[in-house]
Amino acid sequence: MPSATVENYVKKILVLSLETSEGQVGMGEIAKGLEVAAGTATSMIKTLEREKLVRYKSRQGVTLTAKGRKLGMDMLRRHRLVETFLVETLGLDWTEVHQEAEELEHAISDKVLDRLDKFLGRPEFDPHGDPIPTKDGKLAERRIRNLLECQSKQPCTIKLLADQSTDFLNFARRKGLVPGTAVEVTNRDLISDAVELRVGKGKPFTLGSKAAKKILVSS
Amino acid sequence: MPSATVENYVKKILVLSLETSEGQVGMGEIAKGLEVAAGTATSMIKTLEREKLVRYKSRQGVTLTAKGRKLGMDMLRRHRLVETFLVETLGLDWTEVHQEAEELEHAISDKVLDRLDKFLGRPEFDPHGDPIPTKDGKLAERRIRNLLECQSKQPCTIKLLADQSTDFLNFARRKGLVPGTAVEVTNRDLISDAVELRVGKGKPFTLGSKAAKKILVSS
DNA sequence: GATTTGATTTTGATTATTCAAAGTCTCGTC
DNA sequence: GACGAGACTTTGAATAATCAAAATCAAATC
Repeated sequence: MPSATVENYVKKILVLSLETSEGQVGMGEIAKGLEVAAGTATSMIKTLEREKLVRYKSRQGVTLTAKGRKLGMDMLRRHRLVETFLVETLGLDWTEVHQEAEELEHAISDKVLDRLDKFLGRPEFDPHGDPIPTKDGKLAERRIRNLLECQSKQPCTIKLLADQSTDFLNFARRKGLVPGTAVEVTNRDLISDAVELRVGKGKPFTLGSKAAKKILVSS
Repeated sequence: MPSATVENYVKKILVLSLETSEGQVGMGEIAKGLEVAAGTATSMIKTLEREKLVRYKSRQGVTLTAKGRKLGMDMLRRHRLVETFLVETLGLDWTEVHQEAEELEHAISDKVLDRLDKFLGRPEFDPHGDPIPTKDGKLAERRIRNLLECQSKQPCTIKLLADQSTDFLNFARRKGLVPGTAVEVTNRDLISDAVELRVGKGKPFTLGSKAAKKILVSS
């Protein structure tokens, strides 16, 4: 059994590698992402390599092996299912479930996870709008654009917010910009660097491009 | 924050001390209960003592301090609430939830625990019939068992039904198995997975283990 | 080509938990 | 009161994960 620490490293490497094209992740990113000293990450990566979870080129970076990707996807699945449970069933706020899930994901057995999945109705997306990997490690495609890229007059649904800071999340909630909500870009003015949009059937308002870029939607 | 290991030691000491009158627990019991070498228990107990969780007399035994008792009750509460959730909500079998809860109890935050408690309807007993400590560390006195755990020929009284589904309640009422009724287990056959019992002065009949374990009694 | 900078790796130490095996104590028996 | 058995404690060592600080390397700059 991999330790919780190993699971965390692998999950972090997976998430970071999904953000790059080649799938290679630098030591620095890992250390920063997990809030450990640089040397700690280096030595830990070597044990991951011994376990055949990653390939490691000194001073270049790390890529996941098939085994590592499988474990990473499994952890991501756990994490996102637990978050879904915490929000949907226990009614916690979606802005605060990340830390909770961070602990619980390591403690839950496959059996309980599967029951939980069933209980929740096999959800495909978590409360942040991120796709939940399937049991065999496949991550749903997300044809997702940000609000700046949207055609105007096209109805779409908020899928996720690309900034998890409390400030931004609070702002988004105040405006009703939460995952699942239907929105429509009513006007696009690329010169003034802003979009005008309507949330549900409410009154249209204007959003700066910086914020608009962080709000990801699907149509 | 106490580590999961510390929590396990304290919980074990609490449970063992509840079974004795003086509340003092020997080193051997602890080591055996936690499946560690004797020396390990001794050295761990010393760190618990440093944390003021236990009082320790060399070669005599260990008693919990108020602080230790509080922590122990908290862990017992976590454990039993999680077990209740696993059985009631996710439908796991009560014979298999102990191990699951053993992990989860350390990973769950106070906040999530409280939501879970509320979600479950603030239950007083876990699926084994053991009382769930209250938030302020009080343990109900009644020792309640289910019919499967009952000695045969021992008269007892139905205290509560651990399954509130309409189907089960209807079944129970049809059989006269309602709280307050006197029953007696006339025969126990663990191999055939059933118990034979008599309600009041009626004719004995056989009850499957699944139903029997949902009927909680006190003697 | 030499130098500086920043990232990465190595080194040496620390903490928590564990074990096996050797040492010590206590208690009942003679 | 001595003895032996069994319980308990001590000792020395191992593992996993971490840090700080020193050493090393790669790439950009001069």
